[in-house]
Amino acid sequence: MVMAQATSAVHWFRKGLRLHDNPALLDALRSAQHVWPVYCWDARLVTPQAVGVNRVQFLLQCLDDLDRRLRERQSRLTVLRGDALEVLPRFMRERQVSLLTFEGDVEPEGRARDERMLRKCHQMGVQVHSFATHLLYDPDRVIRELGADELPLSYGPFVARVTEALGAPALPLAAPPETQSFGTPDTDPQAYAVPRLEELEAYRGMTATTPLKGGETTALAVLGAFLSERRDEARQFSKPHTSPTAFEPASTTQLSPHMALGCLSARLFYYRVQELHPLRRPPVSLIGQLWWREFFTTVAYATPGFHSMKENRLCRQIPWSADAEEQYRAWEGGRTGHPFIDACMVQLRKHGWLHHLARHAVACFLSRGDLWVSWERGRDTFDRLLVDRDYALNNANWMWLSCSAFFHQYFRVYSPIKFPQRFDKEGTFVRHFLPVLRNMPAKYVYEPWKAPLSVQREAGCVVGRDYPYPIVDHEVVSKENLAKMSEVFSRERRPMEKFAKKRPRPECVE
DNA sequence: GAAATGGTTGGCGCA
DNA sequence: CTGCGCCAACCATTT
Repeated sequence: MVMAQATSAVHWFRKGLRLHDNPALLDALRSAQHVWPVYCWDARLVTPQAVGVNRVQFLLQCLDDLDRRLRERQSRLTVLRGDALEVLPRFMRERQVSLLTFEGDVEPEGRARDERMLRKCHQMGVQVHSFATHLLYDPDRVIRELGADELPLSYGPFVARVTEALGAPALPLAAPPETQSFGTPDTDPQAYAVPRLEELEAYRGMTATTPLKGGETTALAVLGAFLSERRDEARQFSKPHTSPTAFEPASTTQLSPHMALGCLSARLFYYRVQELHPLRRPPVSLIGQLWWREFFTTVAYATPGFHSMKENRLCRQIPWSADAEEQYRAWEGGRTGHPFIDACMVQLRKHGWLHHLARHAVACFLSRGDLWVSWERGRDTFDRLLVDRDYALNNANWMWLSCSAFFHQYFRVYSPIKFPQRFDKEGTFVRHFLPVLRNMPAKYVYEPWKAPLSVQREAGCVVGRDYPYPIVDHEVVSKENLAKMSEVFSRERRPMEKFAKKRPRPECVE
């Protein structure tokens, strides 16, 4: 069958904000003479309630960078304002576009939107080519090859079975060269420009405070620098041994926001890191981190209602406090009276980023460790404030830390005092993010309420006046909560039992 | 099917 | 500095 050559195509950017390793973009360029690179900006979805100002800035930087790189290729990014399902079909109709390409989304809302766009395109007679390039492997293919009922729910078997069934990930593709013709027809530069933060009505008066900078150019530079300047670290990388209290520089790559938005291709990361061999092995290695992303995203992809305790079949039902507004507010606002927890929450708000282990500590504290608040609330806070917000990773890790799924050793409780002391005896991290504790002696910096009043006065930080009293006594509540968890585990049905697997036994063949 | 094993990243007391 | 048992008996997977 001979396919009619599409003369005009739109490549629709959503995640996958990059030119390198972008098969959907290359497909548009191959199939059409005129290619519009398009991004849809829906002001109804980008509000301070849903997306913190730090992430908005990061996203806008990504779009600016894309636009810049496209202009180097005599093209540009066309930003359409409004609901993608309205504005994109209209745009395509007006310009007689006959092909739409994009990277298929992996999260539920994005998948539903893609599905609706696909139907609209069918009605309009527009071809759609979508590519599964957010992960190392196409999750549909992984699920098909392994079987939806056979998808391992633990990391090791997942990595082993995917590798065994699918082999090495596909090699990353190069970006279109600067000589590549996009043939993008002129569009009104004012109407379709990348928005500037200052012009967003909903964010009026807000200023981003994150040092993280978005965009493919930055992502590639950060990766390159980490792999060359911190080569030995990259080789030896073992996540549990990196420090949650390190900042400027952080003890990890901080590439997560770029991975979340696809400024950096997972496959490029995989093969660039692989070059460093010999390497430490998963799960703790750098590539091991990428496999966690692969694992959680694929499981989330295969699990309806993944983000909901009630609807997610993998999630344990735990009777979290019904009325915990005050506790939750104190946690979110960094006013728990536990300096490490509060400092982490300040860093989260300020930088839109926390070290993975710091996320563990605050997540454990909010949920099963101390405050007994549902992981869904903490998840919402992270969703809003994290620059690297990722549907699957955020939900999975909250379930992990709250012992709702994936992780079950509920007697392992993070201490808001002992845990940070392992990494930062002096309290440098806490002093930086909570300047009120700057002069507190190291002995009391994680538990200032224990300092004699004279010491508090000397340090210029009197607990109850300059810094809150602890809202809970960790020693007491963590024991009480452990007992509650013990009861849940013994009394409640195990999450999977509700859905006892009825896998037909293979019949004996005569 | 029962038992053993291992599980990215706790904390404590003890040797 | 390391390792072990305990906390209380977790889950997923393998044998």
